[in-house]
Amino acid sequence: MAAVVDDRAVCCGHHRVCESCEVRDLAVCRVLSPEELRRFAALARHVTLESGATLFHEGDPATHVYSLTRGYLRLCKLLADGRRQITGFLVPGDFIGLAFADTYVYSAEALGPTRLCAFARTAFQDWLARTPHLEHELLGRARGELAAAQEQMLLLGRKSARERVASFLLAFARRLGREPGETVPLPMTRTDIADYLGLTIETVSRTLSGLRREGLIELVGKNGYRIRHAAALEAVAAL
Amino acid sequence: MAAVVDDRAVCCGHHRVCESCEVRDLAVCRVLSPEELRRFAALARHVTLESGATLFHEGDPATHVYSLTRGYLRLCKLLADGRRQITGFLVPGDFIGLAFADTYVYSAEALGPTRLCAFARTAFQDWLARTPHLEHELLGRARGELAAAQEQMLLLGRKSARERVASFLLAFARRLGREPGETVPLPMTRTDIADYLGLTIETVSRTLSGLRREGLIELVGKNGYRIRHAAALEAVAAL
DNA sequence: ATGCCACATTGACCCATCTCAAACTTTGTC
DNA sequence: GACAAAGTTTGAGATGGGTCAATGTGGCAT
Repeated sequence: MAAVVDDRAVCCGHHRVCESCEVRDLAVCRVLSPEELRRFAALARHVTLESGATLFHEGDPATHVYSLTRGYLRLCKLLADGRRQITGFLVPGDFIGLAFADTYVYSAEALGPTRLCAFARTAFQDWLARTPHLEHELLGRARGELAAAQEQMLLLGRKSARERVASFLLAFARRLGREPGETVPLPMTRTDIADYLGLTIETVSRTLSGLRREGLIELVGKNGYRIRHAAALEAVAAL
Repeated sequence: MAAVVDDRAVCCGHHRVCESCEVRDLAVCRVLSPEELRRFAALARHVTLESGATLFHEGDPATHVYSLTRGYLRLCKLLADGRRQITGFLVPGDFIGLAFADTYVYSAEALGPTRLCAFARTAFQDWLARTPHLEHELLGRARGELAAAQEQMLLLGRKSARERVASFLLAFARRLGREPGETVPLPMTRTDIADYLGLTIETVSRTLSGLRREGLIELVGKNGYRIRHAAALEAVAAL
């Protein structure tokens, strides 16, 4: 369950090279020049997480920020009695560190085998101070995350279970860049979906079954789905 | 109900001077040097809103960003059938424009007589590109808003009505810098509180009455309250 | 192949909150 | 200072989604 800190990420090194990175055009580093990228990579450590492993815990001192290169993460907040709210799922290319300053405001857990680049927070902030276009990129991402957070508040505060599930299926497919009709992977469990949508696992299951029975979606195993009728699903989602 | 665009904000002018601004140490402009402030102020227009007036509508092209200098705003998102979610209340010193790019992602409405400084979004972004420490300030604010949004997701997704109301009373008092025991103004209606907490007006009213009956809070008219027993209220809030 | 285990589905019942309704209070207006 | 309008409180009954419980199922280790 532990995080494995890998070797240093070296550009032009023998092991892993930023130029051939899987998320080269998605991650924050996309705004760096080749020369900047080389120096930036010297700060990075590769981290590997096995399925279910915790990257960091809510409340712990925030020592690092991360860039997700492969796999999926869930961000969780807990109440004292164990109730859990998942505030977001991260996909490759996402940056982890926009929302917290001194301490992590959520826990981050791997939904499957996962790889990240880790940066010491202090070193990263020094870099930020000297690299305005990187800061600009982060502000743009923060903008997007804030807008998404507002949308999620609308969902959690005012939508019915059916609307929540439909909204989630549409948003997650779009997030992964899947066209309507393509199969969308569902790397999280029903429990994760429930804790993200403010529902119970039973309600999520019943609602998915209902949407399937009506022919709006198709369930591909337990870990995938296909949107059969996007327009109808959007109508259900009350967008 | 319309917004009144006032005269140009001139530093060293006859009308309103940034140096004597009520939110001099709270607003984003606090990071500007006196010389920068003078040039920055030349971009600003003062805007006055009467109670209930709409500053801008969700979905409209985002032409301006704002700094709130006096009064309170609510940020609203609407569903097609009229259901409303308030995603936040703004207090003096807050910046409006972190979450949106080309179009406003929520409507902004005045809770009472309100004053703002308005900046054309394009001009503001030009300034941002040339003023890294201003961008840094905005990123810091975005960080705080993101953390607050995550907290609100936990509230909306997992807390009971009682926990939501208690959390709100504590958070709003802290937001205004009020010590426990001081009277906190409540510039929004019960309907606003309900739409912020994902509840109905009746449930908010009943819950407030309950907390008052138990001696945890005191209601000061309809537009104010006092926290009588902060520790107990925190226990109720399930923080 | 088999059995196990975690996860998912389905059903029956219950309750926190919503809905509907009526009375009350405050604020502003003439 | 009386009325109207808007907002708030309180009560009684309805319900969407939660809780509890039982059954189904796919993946993996042996």
